[in-house]
Amino acid sequence: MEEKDIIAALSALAQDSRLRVFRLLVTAGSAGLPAGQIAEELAITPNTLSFHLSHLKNAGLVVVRRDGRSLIYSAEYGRMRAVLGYLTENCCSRDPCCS
Amino acid sequence: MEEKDIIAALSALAQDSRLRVFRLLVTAGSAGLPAGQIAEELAITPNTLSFHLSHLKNAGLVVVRRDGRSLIYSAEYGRMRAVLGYLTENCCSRDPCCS
DNA sequence: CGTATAATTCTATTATTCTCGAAATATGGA
DNA sequence: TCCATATTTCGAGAATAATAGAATTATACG
Repeated sequence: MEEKDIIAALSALAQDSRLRVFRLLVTAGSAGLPAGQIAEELAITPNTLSFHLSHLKNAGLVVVRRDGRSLIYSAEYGRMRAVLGYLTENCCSRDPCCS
Repeated sequence: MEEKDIIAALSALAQDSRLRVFRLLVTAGSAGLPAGQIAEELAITPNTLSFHLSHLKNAGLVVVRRDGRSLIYSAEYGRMRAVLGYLTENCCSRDPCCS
């Protein structure tokens, strides 16, 4: 995982709406949620949500599959773990810390 | 740690110069580094660096102390750990993951 | 095929962030 | 006190991000 991927993931999560979307998807588990339901639960207009989802998708933090007319988004836990791994390794000291 | 603090920390780190500054400070340990030396090592103009350092400071990720004419910045590991803790707890599934 | 539903892409507007030159503040030493 | 050093704050310009209305694509079903 390169630094630019880390920055992409961090900026994807460093925004109120997107962090809430991601947290919601985390609670939804691997079943995921259709875009419309995310929009409704979080009171975000569909086009704005779509903008945020594409950010999360580009950062590799969510994946999407189609089910009929719905697009189901779900959290990509592996990616998130990789980001946390990077931060733990590179941003958390060789002093007495973080283990 | 509240969500707005997490967002502050994430956006502080979600920027190339600031991530490099923070990583440099992490390697410097508790001794820290004076602003001028950070600017020199990373080839960032002093005023721009100051802008970035204040971001990191507002996010609680670095602290500063004065030593003569120099201001010594150092990484706040505890804060970083708290951020990682939050992300692990809230953004990392109750599925088989992240442990 | 025609219509309805689900979501995205397009376009424009506003807001925020980044960068850097210039000016200001704080400290130390002659 | 006067000057040099270290760093920050101010002010302005350029770049990037967020929001939402309108138009478009994709699927389902009568």
